[in-house]
Amino acid sequence: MSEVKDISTVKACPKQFVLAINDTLNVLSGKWKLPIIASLLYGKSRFKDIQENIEKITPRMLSKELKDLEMNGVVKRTVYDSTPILIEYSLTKSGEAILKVLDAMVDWGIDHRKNTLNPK
Amino acid sequence: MSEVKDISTVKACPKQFVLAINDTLNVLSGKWKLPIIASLLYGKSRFKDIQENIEKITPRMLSKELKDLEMNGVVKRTVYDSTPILIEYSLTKSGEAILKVLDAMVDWGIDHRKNTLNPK
DNA sequence: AATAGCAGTATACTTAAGTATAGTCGAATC
DNA sequence: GATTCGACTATACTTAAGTATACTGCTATT
Repeated sequence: MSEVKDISTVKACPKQFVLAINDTLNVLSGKWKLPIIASLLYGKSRFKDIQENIEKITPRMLSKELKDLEMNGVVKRTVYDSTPILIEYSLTKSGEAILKVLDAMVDWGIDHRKNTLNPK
Repeated sequence: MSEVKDISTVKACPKQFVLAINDTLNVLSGKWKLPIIASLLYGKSRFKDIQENIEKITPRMLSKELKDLEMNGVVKRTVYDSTPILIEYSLTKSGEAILKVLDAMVDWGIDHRKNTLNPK
């Protein structure tokens, strides 16, 4: 029925774009990454805090995902060597910037529900 | 280090936003959904075409994912009952609109690589 | 009549993702 | 000195996602 409007935008899709999208999906997919990021959007916090914030996450999963996000440059782990030592997690600049992507997702998701319930 | 700039934006995060994001992630996650959507962004096409377009996808996976995307209102399956019958897949309006999300992902992914390689 | 193309389905299997439960180690509090 | 807290780790397990290989039913071509 309808053609794609701007086929040129689509064709201009070199490898780096695909890479970029995959990087983004990597940071967002899975059961716990989004809740963790969302929790950190409210500010830096400690392992225990995040764990309490996210119902049902096990420490194993939280630990694994935090490491993963850290390795991906989305989360920063800071050790304050007070006694007892204090460890805090926070989002990096990149981590915070992912809000833009989330906004686009919210927009699409809401529009999509509208379209799907009342399709023209 | 840095606080979240606009905490009010973050706090204004009701259930429907979370739902919307999840809907979006559902449509994009997994190994094959994005390649399939990308393939259909170039225009409607047939099972065989998509299969040839996407290296290594098995018909089982393609079939499963197409059904999934169809159920989610992202892909449309049209049967032309010529002889022999011809079946074509295309993106719905919503399916095409997901380009906006992909754009946001490309932007983030590219910025993120810059930030991660040269962090300030 | 035999072979090939299209649009898949069926069955069995492997790998990846996530869960459950318990334990560690060094302070710190009772 | 025994128990608790914070920040995890270890081991074993289950469930979900993806793969491999073969097959079906229909039409069309040789």
